[in-house]
Amino acid sequence: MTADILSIPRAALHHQVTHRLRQMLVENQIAPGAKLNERTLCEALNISRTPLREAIKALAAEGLVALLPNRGAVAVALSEDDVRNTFEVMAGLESQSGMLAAQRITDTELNEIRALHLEMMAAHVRRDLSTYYRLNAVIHRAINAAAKNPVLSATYEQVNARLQALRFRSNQDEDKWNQAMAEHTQMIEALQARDAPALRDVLLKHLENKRDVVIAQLLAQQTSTTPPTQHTRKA
Amino acid sequence: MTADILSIPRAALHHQVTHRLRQMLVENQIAPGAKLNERTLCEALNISRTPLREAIKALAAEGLVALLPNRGAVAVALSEDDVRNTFEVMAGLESQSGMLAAQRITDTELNEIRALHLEMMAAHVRRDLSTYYRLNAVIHRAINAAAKNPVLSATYEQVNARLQALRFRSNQDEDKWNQAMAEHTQMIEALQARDAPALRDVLLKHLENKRDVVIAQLLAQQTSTTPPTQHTRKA
DNA sequence: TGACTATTTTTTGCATACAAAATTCATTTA
DNA sequence: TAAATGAATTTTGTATGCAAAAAATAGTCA
Repeated sequence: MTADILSIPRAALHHQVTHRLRQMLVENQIAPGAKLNERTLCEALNISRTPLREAIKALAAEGLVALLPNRGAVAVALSEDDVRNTFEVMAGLESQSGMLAAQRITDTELNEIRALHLEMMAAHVRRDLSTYYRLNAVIHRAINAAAKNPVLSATYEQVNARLQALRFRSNQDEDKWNQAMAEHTQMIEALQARDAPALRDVLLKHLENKRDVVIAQLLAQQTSTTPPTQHTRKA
Repeated sequence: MTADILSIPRAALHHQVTHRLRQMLVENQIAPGAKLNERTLCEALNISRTPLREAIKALAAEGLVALLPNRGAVAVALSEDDVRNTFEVMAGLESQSGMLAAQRITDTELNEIRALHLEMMAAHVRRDLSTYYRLNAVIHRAINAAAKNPVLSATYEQVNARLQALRFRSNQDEDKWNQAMAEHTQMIEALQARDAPALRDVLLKHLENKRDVVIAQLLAQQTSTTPPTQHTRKA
């Protein structure tokens, strides 16, 4: 038998395209509400329409794009109610994830999270928002991983992705930021104590604050973009 | 302006196919692990490969099929761990849904659920398993709807669909069935009292029992299908 | 016989072709 | 001017074609 692990079979085109488009959507390179023109995207990604359309169907199932009959796809634009509803789903997933993580986290995992937490504190002190955001995401993903449930993690990521496009990288309100840091410290404490209800509660509180920030930014974005009076659109 | 709401534009082919395939998967007409042959399905559904492949990609994003590189798609076959993990996700969604439903249910909605509950009791007394299952699903969907969160309902349905294929229509264990009925009665009581934690708790208990039944059936199915020792013994 | 290899056949993945629907745009008309 | 009409164009939805990979089959040789 010859060595056969030397060629890494590059992922299928539709997978690459799905990944790339998802990235463009959550990073807001494709704005909410924007149309996904097949011709344009095909030329930009240098592929044919078949894998592109397959990717779009997958992203529609993930809730990142909406399909309009005979009119293609658009990046989903969440209303305020959509955002509130989505955060309620996140709350259910986050509390479950937190409860399980507190019960199942290993000392090694906890140590790594503590280290990341200290790094994030440094970023906070430096007012290095970019690093802060990155470490914040890494920490939340690490807590999720500690729950040892890949199905839960995947569901969490999928629902969370829909909100990512709304997370504008605007400067945080000083008080809100301090508050978030305090909550993160409480998370570490709850994890160390393996106190599942405590971790759940602080995660939920943290999520509520994040929701309020997202909604405030969403409303600010809307009023600055659309005229005050909204003329009716025909069906 | 001409009247333009007279023609109901029949859903796109790929939507129809997605719906039909999803149905075949959750109803176990396509068995877990079974290969989805494109040619066969195209002939069976009388369509070309393009909408079929788009549907398969959507179902893969929903977690109902798995894509094998250069080898097409198979209906997902959940391991025992997969089932446990999926039920943990369901627990997070169900408790959130229950909490919200208890807070938001209207008298009208509650009355309808009480009526359905009585019908289900009748099916139980008659040992009419088919009607029982149908009403059971309707009731759970109604409780979900009372939470007034379409995003939560959709997420719940999507995760639940992965488990549906495992719900074999075998005769219920008598004690388990009585137990399930008792839990349903408790749900009604909790809903009437608008007691959110109580509803959450009984829903979680109900879900645990369902999980145990599903896992027992999964293991029974596995041992009856595959020999205990894996090596071939044809002499 | 049984394991290995070469060859055919099937199946998948992507590109392209074609038809229908929607959009655009120029033109007409009040 | 503004609305309305109707081609021309674009865009989407589906079918088909083609190449590469996988699977099945046949053949070879120990």
